[in-house]
Amino acid sequence: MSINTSPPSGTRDFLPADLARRRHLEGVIRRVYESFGFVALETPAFENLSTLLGKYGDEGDQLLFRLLHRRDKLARALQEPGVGEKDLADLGLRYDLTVPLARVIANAKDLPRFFKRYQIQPVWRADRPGKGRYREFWQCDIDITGTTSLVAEAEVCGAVVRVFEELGVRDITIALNHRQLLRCLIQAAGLPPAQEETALVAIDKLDKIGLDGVRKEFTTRGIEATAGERLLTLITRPPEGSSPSPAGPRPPTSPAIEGKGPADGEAGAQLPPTADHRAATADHRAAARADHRAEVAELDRLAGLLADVPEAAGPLAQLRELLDIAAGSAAGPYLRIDATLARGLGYYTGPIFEIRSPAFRGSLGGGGRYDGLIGMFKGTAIPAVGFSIGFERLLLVMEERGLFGSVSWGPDVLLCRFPDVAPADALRTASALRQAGLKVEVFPETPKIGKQFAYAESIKVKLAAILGATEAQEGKLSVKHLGTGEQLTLPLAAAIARLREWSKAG
RNA sequence: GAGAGAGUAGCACAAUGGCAGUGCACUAGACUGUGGAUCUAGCUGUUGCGGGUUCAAGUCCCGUCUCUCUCCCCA
Repeated sequence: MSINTSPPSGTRDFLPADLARRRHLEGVIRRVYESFGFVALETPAFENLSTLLGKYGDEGDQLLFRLLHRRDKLARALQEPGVGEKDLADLGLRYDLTVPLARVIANAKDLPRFFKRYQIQPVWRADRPGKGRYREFWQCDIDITGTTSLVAEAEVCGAVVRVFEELGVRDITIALNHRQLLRCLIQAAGLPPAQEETALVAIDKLDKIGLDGVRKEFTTRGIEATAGERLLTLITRPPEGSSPSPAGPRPPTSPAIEGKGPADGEAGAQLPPTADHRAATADHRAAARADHRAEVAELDRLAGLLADVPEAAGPLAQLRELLDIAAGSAAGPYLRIDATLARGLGYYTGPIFEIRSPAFRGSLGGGGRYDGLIGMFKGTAIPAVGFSIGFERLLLVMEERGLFGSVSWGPDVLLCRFPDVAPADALRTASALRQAGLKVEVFPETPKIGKQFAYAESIKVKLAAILGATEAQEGKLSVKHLGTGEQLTLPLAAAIARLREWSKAG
């Protein structure tokens, strides 16, 4: 009788090779976020259910992992008449990193007025796993609280863009929309406010299922045909040729990435970026800068259509201002107005964004302004805006494109020992190597030395230190480079120096 | 939540309803202070699980579990 040893579906074990890549990626993200002045925060894996419920919309509530009451409390709850699912749990695994942040802001006393935090932690969703989709996955969030200034939007978008640029994933766009603008569009199309949510969900799928698909969706969800058609006309962006944009087809694609297969993957993987990388990025930005005008034109088009809706003026002005501000940030060239962008989460109130790339079906991350969320925990409302990168999806894209290059991990040296040397002497030698900064594994047994070398190869260790009676008596150590076969017997200090030299050379 | 496909050794895969196999990996030896190549030998199985049809089931049927893909939804 054996039990299933694979981790639960939608979760993964991370073996050393996986972790080497994950840590590398996380390090880049951390560094970029910190360069924008964000500071680290971590929160518990689980929260009170009341903290989580009602923040993400109905769909989100459904997907919350709930934790049952413990012990007696569960037994008592089960005995209550008419007990329902909701009465059995009081805690839930965090569903995202934004709601826990909002709770922290509402709870904490002496945070800076503008709290800029980043948070890289797992979140859990009781969802069905698929490609690039897990039940446990990592998000990399940045948020700025305490200001309504659109500088905050530009900064979070800029930081996210810098992460992608650093990693060599440049064929991205940031779709940009505004929750209030969406509401106005739906209103202008003549849809009743009750159908707002339904309509949002349907049009959010436009880029996946196409116009006809959305029409079908409208019908099945009981949205009146003429109003639906009006809405589609409002949100559909005219083809590029009819706009005054001098730019080429979009989304802008860097020549360095175009047609790139996994085979020639190393370029752009190294950090800091190479001169080529910088040049490619600069070209890309220059090309994309011309598109700024196209985005303004799209806003003009929407403004024209919404001339009769006074509530639309505010959000339109905000998007315009955001485009202007972002022109000075890394995000500028990547922003693209997309009136079909809706975003699933319930708490957004202002500008909303989503990172897209041809490399992945679905988004690589998203965010937006949520000025009401913190107020749900605290009497006074505190404005906030944030952006989240989907860690595993970014990782997936990088793996598919071979952008990791060679990320090394594991020990530098395997200390091999002949049977005529006491284990204690081997450990003393290992200590000396470790004090010199080398990562040293001691082979625990004493089979034939060749077997020990073979083991070193199998764990990708290139250097061997060999300790036998001969060396031990003379205070020496043999060192061998398993790649070249070069071997020397040297006094301990010289042997260490040689190992460090080899190790540095990679 | 809906639909389709797949489960055979650690991994990759074979086997017309008729003896469960091949490659890689692993272990040992050729080679007792020197690995990678080669050769030789060896090890690896409740064919996901439970039932049914059959003289006979990895193979056909039913159920179930798991995984993959598509849809839904999302990061």
